[in-house]
Amino acid sequence: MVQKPKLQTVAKEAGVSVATASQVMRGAGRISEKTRKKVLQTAKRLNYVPDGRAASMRSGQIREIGLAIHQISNPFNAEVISGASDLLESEGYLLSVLDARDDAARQRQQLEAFIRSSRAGLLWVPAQNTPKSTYDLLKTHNLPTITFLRRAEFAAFDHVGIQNAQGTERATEHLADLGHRKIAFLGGEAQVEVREERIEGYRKVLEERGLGEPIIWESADDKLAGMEAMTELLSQHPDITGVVCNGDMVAIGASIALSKMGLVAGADVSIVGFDDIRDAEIALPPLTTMAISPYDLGRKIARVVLDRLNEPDMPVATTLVPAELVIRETTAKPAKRLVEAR
Amino acid sequence: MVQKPKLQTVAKEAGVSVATASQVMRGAGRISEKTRKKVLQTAKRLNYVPDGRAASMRSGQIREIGLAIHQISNPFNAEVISGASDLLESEGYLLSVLDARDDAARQRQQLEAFIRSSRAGLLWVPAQNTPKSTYDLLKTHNLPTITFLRRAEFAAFDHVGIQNAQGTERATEHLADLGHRKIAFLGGEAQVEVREERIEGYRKVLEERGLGEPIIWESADDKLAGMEAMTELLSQHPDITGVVCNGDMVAIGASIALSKMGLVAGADVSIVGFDDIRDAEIALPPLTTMAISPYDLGRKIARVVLDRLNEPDMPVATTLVPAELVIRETTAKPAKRLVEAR
DNA sequence: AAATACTGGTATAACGTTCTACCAAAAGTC
DNA sequence: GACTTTTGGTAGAACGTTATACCAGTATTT
Repeated sequence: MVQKPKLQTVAKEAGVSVATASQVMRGAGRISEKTRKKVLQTAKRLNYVPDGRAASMRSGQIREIGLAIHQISNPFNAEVISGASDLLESEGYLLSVLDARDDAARQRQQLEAFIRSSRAGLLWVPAQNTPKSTYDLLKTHNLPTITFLRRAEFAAFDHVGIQNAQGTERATEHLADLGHRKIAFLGGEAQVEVREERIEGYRKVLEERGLGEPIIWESADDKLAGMEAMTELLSQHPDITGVVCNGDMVAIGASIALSKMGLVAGADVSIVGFDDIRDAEIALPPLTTMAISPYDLGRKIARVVLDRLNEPDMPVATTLVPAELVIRETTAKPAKRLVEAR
Repeated sequence: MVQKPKLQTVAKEAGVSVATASQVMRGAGRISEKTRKKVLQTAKRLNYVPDGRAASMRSGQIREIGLAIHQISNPFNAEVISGASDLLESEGYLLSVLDARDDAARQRQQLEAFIRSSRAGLLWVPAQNTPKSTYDLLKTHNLPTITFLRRAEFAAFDHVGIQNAQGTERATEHLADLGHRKIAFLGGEAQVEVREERIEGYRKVLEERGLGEPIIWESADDKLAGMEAMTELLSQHPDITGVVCNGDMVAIGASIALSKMGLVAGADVSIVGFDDIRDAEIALPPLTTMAISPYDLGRKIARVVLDRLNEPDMPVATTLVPAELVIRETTAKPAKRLVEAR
């Protein structure tokens, strides 16, 4: 097995200087067509790939962007990654992804590793309870950072988010319009900003339409937790007919919980999700939800970080992408028997 | 905003030479406790993080491993990533992940980018139709590579796989033991090796027990495709009572397809999945499947790559992890009405 | 007291690129 | 034919670390 080829090898083999070879590889400088061909050919023949470390150290140009997110197995997040990675690759950047598990200590470790490995920029969903020192770290190292989904607590970064409050407002209105009078909010964990925003929209409609006190239930962001939470919620508040969920995973969990109790989402209790993950459409019954396109969100954050790299001195900005109501089969007019029972 | 601190800054600030500062940071050499403290403190104060590019160029030590997989949004794959990343981080490595989308051209681009960015090793699920040149690329650059799930076609790499044939053999036996006589195999795309292996186990049992000709149906590896394929399969072969699936996603899709047709998985047609993804347990009805722990698989591949880094000259090896039958509710004795109908 | 060993530290050359400055030869200009 | 300009190329420093070799003191041994 041969040694990994370096520019020197290529240059020697092609009978030119290292400087010339470098210029050919980068398409810079003035080089005759003849030597250009010669260098390019030998490079190809030797399977030469430049060492990005050396290149970026000298040039200051880094072609790699990091993305740190709390959970890549969440299908929504996975789609975001797809979108970001597509756009970045088309611009010649590599996107490398980290799974931070929503653990502040782990996240700190990983971000330090990112800094060590020199990424050009960072796409970041801050973990819950991220301490100020972590933000300072990023600031000190001038790492161009875009937060998304969750906003940075202590520092000013560019941000791409979702119109959360408007989303749940629309979702709650939808239930109210159908005639629901007892509507709960289910899912998410306390203190998380996204959830606060979503609750805000829900609360607003309850107040505007005089639908009584909010009923708010916590749950982790997965189906199993959603099932359990829904079961508890219904046992405590059996008169609920509509549920606005913090996310689709929870909503689908809630829908499964209903099935297990012999009820049907839509017919017996109406459920609205949020996100429109892939499973939403093929769930049984198909889930009514607030759709956001995670793929587009991914492209958006990629766009924003590239802009930031081009214009380091622009003031930081926030972009919010909308969520749209998609009506499927988990929402309908309140069931008569429940209404009459009251 | 200050400039990104380098070792020189730390050294000057602490009143020592760069060499000394470097030794302190690495815990190498002989340094008095006094200066050690001093350097460490100033490093912390300045938020100093070493530049891994420079360090790795000089030392040859890289603390970053790459993982390239065809689809990170697949929950099974996501769990694999979790496992690998946990183990690697505990050993001081960073795992950066790439989503190759099972596209050979894209994969080539990404692997070149990995080489450019200098990873210490590569955990890799080769895309379908990966050309020989891509394998050559990896060989030329001496990138220690572990394939998993799918085996390399043209080159000898360490490999971690699953006992696929034994798995489907067990699954098919389970159905046969329950009394099923017309069993189909559903899912996966032609030519994929994993699928071939799984079909092998299925075939074996059919032959051994004289259950007639195999019925094999293709499908992409997601729920939606699984639904469609199952619908077709049943319309062509209405007398099937048992289905062995290439994966859980397809199996769940198949189960949903049955529901849409007014049938129930288990009661009407028995279905066995493969993988035991998270959704398998909470599917309706809960899915009988061949369980493999993707998290453990992830730890395994991480272990193997670390071993390879420590012992570059060991002969390449293959490790196969077992799959175990988990009986839930999608398998039962064949429904009488179907049996009688025949 | 001379020889030896140890302690704590430093100077400097790498690593593989890119970039700036420079140069020799050919071509164009008057 | 003396000058400028253009063309095609090269030398060598720089990027931020680490590793090697070395050195000046001090402590220990004989």
